[in-house]
Amino acid sequence: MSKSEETKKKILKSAIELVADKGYASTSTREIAKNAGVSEATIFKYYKNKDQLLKKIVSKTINDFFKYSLNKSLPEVFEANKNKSIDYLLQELLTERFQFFKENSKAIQVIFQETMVNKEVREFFKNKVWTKMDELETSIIIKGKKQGLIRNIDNYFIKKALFGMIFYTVFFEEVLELDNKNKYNSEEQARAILDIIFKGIKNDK
Amino acid sequence: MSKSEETKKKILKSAIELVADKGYASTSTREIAKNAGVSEATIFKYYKNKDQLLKKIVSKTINDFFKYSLNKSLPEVFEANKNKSIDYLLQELLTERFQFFKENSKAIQVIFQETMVNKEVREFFKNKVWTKMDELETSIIIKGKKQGLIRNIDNYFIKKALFGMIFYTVFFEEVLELDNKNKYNSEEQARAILDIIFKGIKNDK
Amino acid sequence: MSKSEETKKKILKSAIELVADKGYASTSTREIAKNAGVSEATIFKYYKNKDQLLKKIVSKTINDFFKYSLNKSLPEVFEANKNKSIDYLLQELLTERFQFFKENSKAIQVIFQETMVNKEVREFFKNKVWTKMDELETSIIIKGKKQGLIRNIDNYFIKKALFGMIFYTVFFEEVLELDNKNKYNSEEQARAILDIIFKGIKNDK
Amino acid sequence: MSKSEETKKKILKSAIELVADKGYASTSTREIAKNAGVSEATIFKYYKNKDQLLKKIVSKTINDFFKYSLNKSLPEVFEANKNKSIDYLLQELLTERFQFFKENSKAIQVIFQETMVNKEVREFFKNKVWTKMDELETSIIIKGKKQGLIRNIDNYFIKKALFGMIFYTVFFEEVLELDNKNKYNSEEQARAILDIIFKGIKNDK
DNA sequence: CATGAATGAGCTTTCATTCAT
DNA sequence: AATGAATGAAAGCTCATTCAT
Repeated sequence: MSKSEETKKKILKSAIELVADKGYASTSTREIAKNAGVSEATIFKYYKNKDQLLKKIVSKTINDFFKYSLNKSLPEVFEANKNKSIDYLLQELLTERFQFFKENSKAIQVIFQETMVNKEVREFFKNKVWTKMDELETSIIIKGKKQGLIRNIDNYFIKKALFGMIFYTVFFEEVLELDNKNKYNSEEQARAILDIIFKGIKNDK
Repeated sequence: MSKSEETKKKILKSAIELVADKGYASTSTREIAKNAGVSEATIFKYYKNKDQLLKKIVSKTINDFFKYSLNKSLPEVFEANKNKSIDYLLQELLTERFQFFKENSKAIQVIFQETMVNKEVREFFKNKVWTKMDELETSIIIKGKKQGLIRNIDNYFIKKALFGMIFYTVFFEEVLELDNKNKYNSEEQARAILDIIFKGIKNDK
Repeated sequence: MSKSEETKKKILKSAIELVADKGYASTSTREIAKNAGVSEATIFKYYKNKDQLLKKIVSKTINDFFKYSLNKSLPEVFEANKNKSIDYLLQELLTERFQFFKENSKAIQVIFQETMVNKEVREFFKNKVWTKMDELETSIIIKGKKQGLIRNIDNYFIKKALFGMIFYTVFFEEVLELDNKNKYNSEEQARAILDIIFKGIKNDK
Repeated sequence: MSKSEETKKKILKSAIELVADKGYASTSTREIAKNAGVSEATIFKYYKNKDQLLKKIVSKTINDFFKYSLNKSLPEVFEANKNKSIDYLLQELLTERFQFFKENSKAIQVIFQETMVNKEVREFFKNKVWTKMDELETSIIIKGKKQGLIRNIDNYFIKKALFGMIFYTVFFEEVLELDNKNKYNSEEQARAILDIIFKGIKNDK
């Protein structure tokens, strides 16, 4: 890695750390610079302005997330898992996500924060992330219904159950460090959650 | 209401609106004053400093929440609902909460935001709110288990299912205005959620 | 005069002094503030930004100039001086201008400077000031030609002779303080200049 | 020309262009470098600091001017033009100057600007340029008076008439691009101006 | 009771400049 | 011969806060 790239990375890392902790607006470029071990001027050599630095955090994280998890088209996913059951598919999906969130917990925090207070980030999140996640989830649910595995509840609530547990985990455990952080690993978390939800939504007949 | 009190309220309301939209750190006292129709100096007549204004938003909302929902001691609650079933109890509880969140959505947003970036608020939230909510939930679950209604899953996951759905609703629907906002009223939401979760956690025998 | 207005004036005065001496771009708001005996923040209470402060200097000076000298419509001027000779008219005009330039020499310097380096000021000067001055001059010359007093030379050169001397005086004497500053008063200057030019352009027949 | 010299020239040219347009203080070394197609560091290889770059622009232009026009000592000039009339001499002189100004309009603009805002340049201009020009003009006028060609007016006004027209032309036509730029060539300009002034100052007897 | 006027401290950003390569 | 990388210093500007009225 070139010296340039290293410096750029140092800055980004420093920014993520501080912003995750104190919020974007309350983190000064001075602090970011100091924390990164570079001068303030250097930050602006690499990032046009403070906003671009934030955007980089957001977009990079989301890109990584896509690369990691969401980037395959739905037909591909289904094709690849043709003879796997729906719950296996969901299990894989959830585990993957938990894993990613754990590994990128600081950057995820930043995205959470800014989604709440920054219009641009909010729109980006809605249009780029949410839409795609929603689509994937929905299509799995529909599949499950077609196979007669899921009973007739508004998809809306099923998604709520799934997403809710994911986001609860992220927000309360990773962000606020409230709960039983690390009591279970990603795979166990996914399994336990699905155990409840599947029972809750499955067709009894 | 005295003129003083009115002014004070105007300021608080103005602050909640703006802070919910743009975040505490990005909202200037100048804007708050303008939006409230008072001078900047007036704000500082009523609130020692900007931080106190934030604290007031947080503490007032949480107090309201307690008054509204969490303020009875657990034995009282159980005594009062002695001959009601557990799911009725939870249904009531959830409905109440959804209702409160809907009515105080802006202030709740502020609490969410600041819980993420402000150490003091975070501690306050952990110690005052979370603990109490957790306690209540836990004791209900324990009760349910004793009555043989709930199967043997780590309480942790059951709470996750419950809180997750609440959280999801607040964050995604009220804060981000993403989803089917207002498709269902608070009571319907509560019922549908519990329908899934209860099936998911109930003892089958 | 209210305290506000006094402060505002102090700032403007301080700015004119410093900018005339060192140029707009090289004069910091810090210096202007210090020189005015106020804090930097106060400057920005009264002027949205540094540019607005410059604009105020320019527009105020030009407005004063118009009030002082150019604001009457041409027919008015001619009507009021119906039975005065052309050279008397020009003599009045020039004297007036010299006088104004002497009294506002610092602000005029600022306008000169910025006309050279600032697109906006340049356009403003072209459209608002130059056009009007040119119009007046031209119409006087035309009048003189009609009366058979001025020989047949391209107006362009006559204006050049007139403007040139004015300009020279301002630039070299007031701005650069080069020459015989104050050797002659405004009226004497005007008379001597016209003495030369009139001889130079008059019809000999 | 060596590569070094070429680079140095590129930088100077780039600086003149930009500074003429926006002023010295508002032109950054970054822009100059970019416009010249070199790195910022390279500028400082060739010019100790930004100020030296400005000084080079000023001194080079003035040197060129001297080489072009003012460098012969007065006796030389007169000796060389012994049997030419005064007005022929002035005509030559003016034409020469207009020509030079047209050809070096950008650099001349820089000198104008900086003469107004930069003490050092101002002194340089006063002592090196102005004095010499003034001397030449004065001696020609004196000669004219001795020959009985020029009537008894304070030299000061005669010079004002001459210089005024020159500077008007430079400032308003070259710098501000206001007027009939290029309607007349240098020689025609000189002739027309002298036509007026000579009539204006000549001895009538 | 409310505010107009003022400000010190701090922010983001740009600048001219240095230096190792 | 030229530059990529870095920076201290200073710029314009905003902020929360004070205080006399």
